[in-house]
Amino acid sequence: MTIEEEIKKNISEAVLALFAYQLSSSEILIQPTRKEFQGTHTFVTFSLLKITKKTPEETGQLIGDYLISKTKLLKDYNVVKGFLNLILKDQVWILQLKQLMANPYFGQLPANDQNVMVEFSSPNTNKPLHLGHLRNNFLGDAISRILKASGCQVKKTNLVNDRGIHICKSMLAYQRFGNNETPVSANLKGDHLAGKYYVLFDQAYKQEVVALTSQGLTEDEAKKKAPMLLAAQEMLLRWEEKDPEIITLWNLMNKWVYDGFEVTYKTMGITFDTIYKESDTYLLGKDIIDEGLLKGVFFKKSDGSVWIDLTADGLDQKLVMRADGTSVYITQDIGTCDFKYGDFQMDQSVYVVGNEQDYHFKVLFSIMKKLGRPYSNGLYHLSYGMVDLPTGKMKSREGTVVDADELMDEMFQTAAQQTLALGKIEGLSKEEANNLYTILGLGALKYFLLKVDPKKRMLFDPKESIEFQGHTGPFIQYTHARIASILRRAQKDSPYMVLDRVAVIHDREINLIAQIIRFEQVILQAANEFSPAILAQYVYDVAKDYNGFYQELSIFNEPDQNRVQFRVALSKVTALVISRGMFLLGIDVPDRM
RNA sequence: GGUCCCGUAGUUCAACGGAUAGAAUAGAAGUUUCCUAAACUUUAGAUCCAGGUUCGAUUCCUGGCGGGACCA
Repeated sequence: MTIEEEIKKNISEAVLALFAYQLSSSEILIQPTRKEFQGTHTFVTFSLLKITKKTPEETGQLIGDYLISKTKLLKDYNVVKGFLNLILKDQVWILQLKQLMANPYFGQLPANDQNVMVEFSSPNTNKPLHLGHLRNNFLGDAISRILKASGCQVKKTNLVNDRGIHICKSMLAYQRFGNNETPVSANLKGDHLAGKYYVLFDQAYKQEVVALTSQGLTEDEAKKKAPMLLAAQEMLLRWEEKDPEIITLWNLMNKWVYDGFEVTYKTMGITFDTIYKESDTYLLGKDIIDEGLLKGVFFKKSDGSVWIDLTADGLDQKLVMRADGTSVYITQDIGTCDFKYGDFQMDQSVYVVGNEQDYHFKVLFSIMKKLGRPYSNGLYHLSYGMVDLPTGKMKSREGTVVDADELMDEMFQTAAQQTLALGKIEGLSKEEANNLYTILGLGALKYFLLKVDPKKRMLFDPKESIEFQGHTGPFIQYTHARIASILRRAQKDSPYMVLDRVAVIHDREINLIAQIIRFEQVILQAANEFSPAILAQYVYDVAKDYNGFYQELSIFNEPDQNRVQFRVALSKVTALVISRGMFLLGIDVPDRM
């Protein structure tokens, strides 16, 4: 039982004894005490007043008195307005720390027999990854780790969008302007090479549109009739007919792109359990259209097109198959749902996709429910906001994107500069130093993107580089390095820890213990709300509390050896919470920096 | 036109319907013969507007204003 549960139990007992009313624990509101007041836990009495028929102050005092005289947890209490602030006995905290020291699995909750599939990244193979993809990848990776820690069985998947008109655009431009260039001859990563031709396509296309409009066509007509576009569309048809020339080119360019992506994923530190390709799944779903018609979930219009009517759910009528029998986007998504379920009988399926597709997923999930799929209640769209630049939205065709490879590279360089400026690489080999820059640069970047509530859009200003001070990844990493240094010294001095001979502890220590024992609760909350940001904020709070403790209380200058032991133990558990917490965000922590 | 999301210090972000709205940065002032100053301490500074529900609203509801996205 956690401290909080014990407190609730005691309060419920007090209310029963004092007011003859049975409170369930969910009715008891406990919140962390604000730091300007004494205590660690605060019971909010307002909701009880109808039962107690007393003022908030009296209610708080009665319960406080009861807890002191009849239960074992409390040392003291104070009441401010309707808030009952609880001050627990020092021994309670010491016992908590002992229990944490004895638990090697702290931060990994017991298995809960839930299978969860997390689909994220899902890049297009016509251009390299950019900052928006980084948010997607870091979110997907972090939520996978968090779900795993919460006890789920997790499968990470990546559905690569390797076919379609956009790839044909790159291919066509390469055919026209490529001169058999290769990543080797161009000295360019394959994904960047494909991206280069995507941009070239767009430039040529725009010139054609201008030329056509000057010949008297409207802009809309010109956009539809530009020869480049028509050629790309024709190429897509030839691809669908498996024309060998087109398939060969497609294989060649996709190979380049996959090789490029592999490098980027490796730099990011991200892996997948299964990679699906849209070229294998884009025809799925048509048979389910028939099933839906039979079940009366879909209906056919007079022109032969198939629709679903979702107006009763506050949505619209939605096309699920065209009159000519060809698929729309949602057709293949319906099919892919079943396809994935065949692979991994998931109870939950999380799609990490930007919020511009909110409506699409509402429709998709609603359809799967109406089709009666067993997994349909576990479908979840982890929707996240765009990463905006000060100038507005990023647009790859207009070259206003922040490239993922370049940005990560800049982060490593900044990390190196800062570290060197602080003179912190004494005694490190070149390899160790480079490794450190990678850890710090990635830590800063990942933390920057993960600390913000996923569903909110966020701003990135390329002119102001991502910070290494304050509420940042490196701040937390630094705290870990400090503790590691303490532990190295403690190891030399006295490797055995005895906690029992400490009777009184400091407020800083109590705050820190109260903070670190929340870890598993926070993991659960982050998992339930699909929000790595909750965990990111928490790990920061832990680091901040540790730094306060570290500043105010000396560890090795403390004359009482029992207290030294106690503080070393507290440091050790804090380091564990920080490193595991950061691990769940996909961020490494160094032992020195 | 219809639907959805968002509006908090100069700036970037927090806040299960609860206390005097927290951090971080940028600003001002301090801390190093002492375990790593990428740290710590002090200081000043904000809920878009108008109603409503509530003992209590940044949070929930209605209507504006502003920003973004989606659907043909």
